[in-house]
Amino acid sequence: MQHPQESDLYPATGRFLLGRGRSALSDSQKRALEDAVCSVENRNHGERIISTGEECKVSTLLIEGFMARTLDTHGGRCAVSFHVPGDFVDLHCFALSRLDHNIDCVGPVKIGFVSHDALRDIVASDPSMARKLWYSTLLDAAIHREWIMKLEQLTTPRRLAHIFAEIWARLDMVGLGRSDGFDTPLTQSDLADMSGSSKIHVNRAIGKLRGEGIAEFRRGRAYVEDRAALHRYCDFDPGYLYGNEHPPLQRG
Amino acid sequence: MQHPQESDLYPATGRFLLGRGRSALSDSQKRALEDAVCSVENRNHGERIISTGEECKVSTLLIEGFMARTLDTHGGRCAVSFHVPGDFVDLHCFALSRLDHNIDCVGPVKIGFVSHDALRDIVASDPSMARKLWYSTLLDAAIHREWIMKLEQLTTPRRLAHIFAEIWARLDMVGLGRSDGFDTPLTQSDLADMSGSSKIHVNRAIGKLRGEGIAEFRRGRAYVEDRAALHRYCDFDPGYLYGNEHPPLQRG
DNA sequence: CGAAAATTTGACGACTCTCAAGTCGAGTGG
DNA sequence: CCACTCGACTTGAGAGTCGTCAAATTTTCG
Repeated sequence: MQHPQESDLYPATGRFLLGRGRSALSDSQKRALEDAVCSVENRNHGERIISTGEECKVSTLLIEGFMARTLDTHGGRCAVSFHVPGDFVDLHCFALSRLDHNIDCVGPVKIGFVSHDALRDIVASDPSMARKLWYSTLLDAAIHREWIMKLEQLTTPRRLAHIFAEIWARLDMVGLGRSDGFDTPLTQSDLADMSGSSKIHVNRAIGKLRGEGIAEFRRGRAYVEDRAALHRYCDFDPGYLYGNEHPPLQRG
Repeated sequence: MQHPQESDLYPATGRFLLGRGRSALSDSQKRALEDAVCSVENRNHGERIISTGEECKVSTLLIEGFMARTLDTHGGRCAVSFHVPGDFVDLHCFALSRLDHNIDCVGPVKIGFVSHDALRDIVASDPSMARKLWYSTLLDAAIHREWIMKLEQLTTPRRLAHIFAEIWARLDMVGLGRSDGFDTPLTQSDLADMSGSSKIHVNRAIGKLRGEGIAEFRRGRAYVEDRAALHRYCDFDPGYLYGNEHPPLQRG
């Protein structure tokens, strides 16, 4: 399930929508998108690609590594989403012009920039491609909604379990998950920013997950013995990710 | 600032994007959208317009009244967004096909349905209108992000203050705010679903807001003496709403 | 090795949940 | 008009979750 042919043919965009209907893109659409990438760059941990309020004329496709969407607050840091390879991270600003948040690197990343002029050409000449791009931004919105649910309903240990389950599922979709977990550069401090808890409480929550055999997290590596148990623990249903294998959504 | 001419000329869609760049729509675009509304209906409190997982061929524009986006959870109810007149509530499903959430009425509402076939025609013939529709769905995403921030960073009293500030600001944009507050059919129980707190805690938090002179909330009516104080109390910056008066976003 | 970052532990207080009980308001039938 | 009823709202008490201050330990990396 590694789709090596996609990454070879489309080195920058081969993971875009992978696991989520990428196969519905025609070869010419894939080619048009790949050709729209005007530069590929490497960035380091902690670098900010776009800042709140900035006008932008290019959008960023995450090729390798991880990024986070953050909001500035007078208090501390605040992460509102997390991104894996294949995500068109700030396609939002194509329609919004300026962003209401920052885009930060988590660990070293490789990113591709796509100019909005090129996107305008694609969208104007291919309404179906416009729908696909629109769709990909709405996936972010769906993930936002699930995060809201998670924050409203779950305690910190279960929030962390949910974060693990989601990242693992999303990495699986683009062929980067392990069979027994996944690898990220996330620290406990990052998890605190993502779960709305203090670093210290996150540390204890991770200990609890380990103690209960739900998940083990050490130095960015997550290990899970019983995936179904992890999902049960945090009421995780991957339907909201709109992956190929989970068409219907129903829970109760 | 009531824009009576818009509501007269476009009874169903006159509030769409009002206060957020509606003036950038041409008369023919406004007319095309208004003509795309194939039926207008009244619904009652608590009715569910769309359920999780349902395939949909029409989208819903909220003309009068209020609606909420909710997720099913095994525990209790969970609201992930709240909508005011002018919102194209489930335009998301035009690009997503099926929704990951429910759309529920809060109080009596008047809604207009727009078929996806009609939307496809509009989008295909007018790329700039496609951008505007896309834009309106991304506003929802921006609001989702702010809710995530709110849930991660604020205590229950401040979350409620933030909810009040947001609803008031959004009602102002479409000409429905009062000078000293706003009116909704929201109950304390609804606020609990929106803030991720228990009904009982919400009740106490409302009491605290009243005691501190931040806001008064009784039977769906909110009264605020000092709007700036309300905003300070919950770190509210309307920039994320992308309203006409707040182009730049910057906080710290 | 030494400095900086990440992780861990303990203690205490604040925030929030749940169970339980009681009050208030609008609408209904007598 | 009044008793009744249902939902919304209010209040009290005890327990669990979580934040903060402080300090110790481990890991990473130059």
